[in-house]
Amino acid sequence: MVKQERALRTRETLVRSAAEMFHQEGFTVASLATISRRAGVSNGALHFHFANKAAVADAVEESALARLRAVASDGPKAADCCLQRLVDATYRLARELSGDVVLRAGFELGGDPARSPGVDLRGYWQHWVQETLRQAGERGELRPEVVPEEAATAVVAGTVGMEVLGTRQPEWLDPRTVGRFWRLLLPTLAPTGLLATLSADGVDTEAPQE
Amino acid sequence: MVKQERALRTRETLVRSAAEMFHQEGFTVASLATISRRAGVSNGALHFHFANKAAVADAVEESALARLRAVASDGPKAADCCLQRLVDATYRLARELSGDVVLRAGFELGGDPARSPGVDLRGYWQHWVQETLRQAGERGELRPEVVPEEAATAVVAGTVGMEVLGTRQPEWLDPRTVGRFWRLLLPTLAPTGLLATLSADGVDTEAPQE
Amino acid sequence: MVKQERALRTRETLVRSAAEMFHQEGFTVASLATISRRAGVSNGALHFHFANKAAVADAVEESALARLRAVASDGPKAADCCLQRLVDATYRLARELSGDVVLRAGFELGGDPARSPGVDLRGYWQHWVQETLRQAGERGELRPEVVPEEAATAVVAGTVGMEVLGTRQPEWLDPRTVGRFWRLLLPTLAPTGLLATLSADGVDTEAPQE
Amino acid sequence: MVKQERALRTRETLVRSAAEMFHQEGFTVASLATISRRAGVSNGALHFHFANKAAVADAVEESALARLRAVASDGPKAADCCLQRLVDATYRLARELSGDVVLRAGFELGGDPARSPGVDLRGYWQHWVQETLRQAGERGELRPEVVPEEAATAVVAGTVGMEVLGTRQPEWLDPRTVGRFWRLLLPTLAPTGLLATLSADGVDTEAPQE
DNA sequence: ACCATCGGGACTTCCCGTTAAT
DNA sequence: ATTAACGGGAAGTCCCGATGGT
Repeated sequence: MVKQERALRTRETLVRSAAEMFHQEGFTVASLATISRRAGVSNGALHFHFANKAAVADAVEESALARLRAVASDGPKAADCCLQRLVDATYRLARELSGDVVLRAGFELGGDPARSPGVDLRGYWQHWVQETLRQAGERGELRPEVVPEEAATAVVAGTVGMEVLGTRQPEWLDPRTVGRFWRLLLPTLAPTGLLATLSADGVDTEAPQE
Repeated sequence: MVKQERALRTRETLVRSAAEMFHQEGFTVASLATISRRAGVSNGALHFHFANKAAVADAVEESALARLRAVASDGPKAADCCLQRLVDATYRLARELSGDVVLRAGFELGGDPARSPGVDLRGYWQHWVQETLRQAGERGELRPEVVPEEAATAVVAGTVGMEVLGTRQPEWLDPRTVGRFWRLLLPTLAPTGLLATLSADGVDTEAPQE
Repeated sequence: MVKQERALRTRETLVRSAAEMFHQEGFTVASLATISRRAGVSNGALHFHFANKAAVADAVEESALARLRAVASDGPKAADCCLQRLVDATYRLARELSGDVVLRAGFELGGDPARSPGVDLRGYWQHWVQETLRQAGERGELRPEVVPEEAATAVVAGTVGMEVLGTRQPEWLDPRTVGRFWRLLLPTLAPTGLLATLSADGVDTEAPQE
Repeated sequence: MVKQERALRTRETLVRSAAEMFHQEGFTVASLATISRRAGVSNGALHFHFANKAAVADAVEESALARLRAVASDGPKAADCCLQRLVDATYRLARELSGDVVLRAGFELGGDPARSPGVDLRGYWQHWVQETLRQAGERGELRPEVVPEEAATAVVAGTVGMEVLGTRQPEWLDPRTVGRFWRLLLPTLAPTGLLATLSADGVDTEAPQE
């Protein structure tokens, strides 16, 4: 009832606070005491919502996955072209990584060896890029000599690189950085006819919704 | 400075052992006790060579930087073409990242928020790529519409992405992965004339020497 | 004082483990790491209960003193004769020294130059023997030419000697050893009339209770 | 030649210095640095004479054994009666334990669990007392009901007790303490006829010679 | 015979995660 | 639901023994 409302908000506050600390200090160094204090709740309250530290990180990762799903999913104004949707998604990803600590922390937690495998945002992203490019290939949106899986390799490597470098240097998540990347890659991917209709700068689409 | 013999070997053993643990468990979780035990020496021996844990990590990073310099530096059989040298260096980087734990750990340490800035291998790599591409541009090895700095962005993002993903999935550092990347990128970078003389699969060059 | 249950058990386990190690290796050589490991707890747990190594040894000595008090105190079936009570107490002392590591270690710690004076079990024993013999003298249980203080000297020397030699050679704490001692000493101490009523082999009394 | 003279004196100085430190701080705590410094020689010199710390302690024990032999051996003015010789030897033992740090340290080293068995002064003393009392028995110097081995038990226990207690409280090695002991024991040991000829206060004999 | 280098290992401090009692 | 008790474990300081050049 009403109490659940309150509890849910507390939980979200804790997740955000945890994400901030995980991002700033890393999973191991971040302390539950600091997380709960910054969330304005007590240590005991934290353990009411989460069994242990790992569960806190799991919650951050799950929350981040939901946001990544929103980034990957096409909004109502989605482009018809798969390739364009891929480009647009990378712009959204970069934007969200800049603005949303939870998504940031979710990606970082996935790479921390102190964490058990679990959710794996990068794997999800890789899978989605592969799928999207495969579909693009089926629909003839790729040059005939381009193998979709191989293209995915380059796209995933580039985007993950930007994500990682953007952790400490925000300019790597600037839309212009994304633009440079696509302007170099798109000509080799898209057939000459389609290329003219594509925008390497992205088509501004809906911000992802919860 | 008398007993350089054993001491130097001990130090190197410790650096390697530390690199292995930092890679497996991360800087914070890896314990000095485990590092020294696996190196076959005592806690006292470790602290004789390194003042504290940070100094151990510094030594790993410095050692990794030396190897990265060897990777970036052109061997005796270096190609004349800057672009080709860049391609070849990425192959060497991938190969060394696969085989050399110290280099691996050095890169990872740079991204750990628990560490103070320090050496920054990724920064060194980024700088070297930028410089090499700038030089390529001066020598007319880039298409006129390509801005060297912007090309560097994509190359660095892609290579760093492969490095990060390769941490847990070795296939990302496979030469074929590097090949896919360059086959997509080179056509947009190199002028048509030069393109025919370039090998996206790398020209086998000297392994880096200490 | 909330969680007395587990904490108290942990503390006792540590004291016993420490007593064993102190007995086996001596105060200085015994390491806190080994003590805590054998007690099945961590270094942190040990230092929660004891501030430092000296405090651990203090606890062993205090625990040993409590047992020595039980040895010296007369049980419900105590003999009326002071001299007989003294004899009986030495038998109990020998028996407890054989079976109880904590008492053993407590005595040994008192003689270790690495320890600050502190509890001093031997001093306590000496005092009790003196007091008991003085009382025996007052009650006419000693031959007139025997000075209680001087008799105490011999008794204390003999019992301490057995205690020390028994540390490595258990036969010195065998009841028969104690018997030999008293059979030589009692005739010179007790008046002829009382002597017939005394048992140099000890009157089996209650085992000491905590 | 002459150098050996010098070396021998250095060695003896080291043994004495070591005995002092072993007595004051115990074998483990005493440091070779302090021992050599107090002996006025360098750390290297110490290691020239003794391979390691254990060898230093061995030397102390051996030196102590030689002195104990002198204590036990009968001088030129030795009494004819075995029992009297035993009494006299305990007085000499007490005197030497008071005055000679090396003998003191030798006894203490034997009881230190950190030392490997080795020389064992107490065992030597026990053996000598047993042998002397056995001989006394053979020569009819003991009451018929006294079993020599059993008497030895009491004598050894008493003397070892005085030795141990005398470590920190010198009064235990005072001749009067020894006197109290024998005045209680001798009447039970010696036949009435012999008793009159014995002196419980000892017959002043030669001080032991090196 | 000397020092400095090298290495061994113990102690203790510190901070954290967890859980029980209130 | 909060606090404090409990326990886990790593870092770092310290000091020592041993040894190889000089």
